Amino acid sequence: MDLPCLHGWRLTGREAVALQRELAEKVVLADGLPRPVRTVAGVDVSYERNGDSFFAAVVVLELPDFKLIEEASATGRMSFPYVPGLLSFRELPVVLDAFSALRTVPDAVLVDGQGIAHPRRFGIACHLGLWTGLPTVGCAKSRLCGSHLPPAPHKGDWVPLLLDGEAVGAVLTSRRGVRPLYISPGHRTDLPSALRLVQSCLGSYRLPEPTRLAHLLSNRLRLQARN
DNA sequence: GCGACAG
DNA sequence: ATCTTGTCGC
Repeated sequence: MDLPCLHGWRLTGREAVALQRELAEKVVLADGLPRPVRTVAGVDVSYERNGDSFFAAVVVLELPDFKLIEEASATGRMSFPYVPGLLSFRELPVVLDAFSALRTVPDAVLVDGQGIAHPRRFGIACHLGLWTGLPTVGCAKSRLCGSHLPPAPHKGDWVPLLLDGEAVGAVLTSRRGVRPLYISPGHRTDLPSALRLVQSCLGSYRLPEPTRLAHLLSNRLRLQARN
């Protein structure tokens, strides 16, 4: 994919916040997913322990059998600290590099982090969606903001995630007895379609297959980069 | 002022 | 995110 480059971002936290407020207005929260969704990408980033380098991995799977279509990766250097609410400014540069190495254009992307379940409604899934133009869904392992009741402990059960009285996401039990996942639309998806997509990607693990495999790949890259 | 806080 | 062995439980 041809994508704009984000290296060269030299923003202060305050500038990043202002940029998020601007970009949040460009996010499209209407369902733009094809029916049926055939290919789903998953993306994840792995960090080097001491160092300043990290590894991004993207995998593209075919539904409904999770057949691996393509994988791509990239490595980069940290240029922005981890600040809750500003994750995309840290991870997006290397993530976009991985996407530019991809030949397949997936129908949708599952991102490891929040979508609009974010203080300024602009989590990393929104940012990635805006930059790639692809439908994206945020699929985080823990909560950034918002409140909710505990979902029932059975696979597929969920409760709304409320922020300022608005349902910005869903708290989903992805597998029996595990901590729930925080699902929210990123770009070109709405909550029902985002939730349906994640549910169609659930296998036998807590994480949906696309992000689970991307996590494995980025981890593998980091470990073999040591030797 | 005090907690909360994706990865 | 990452550092870490065994261990308790479905």
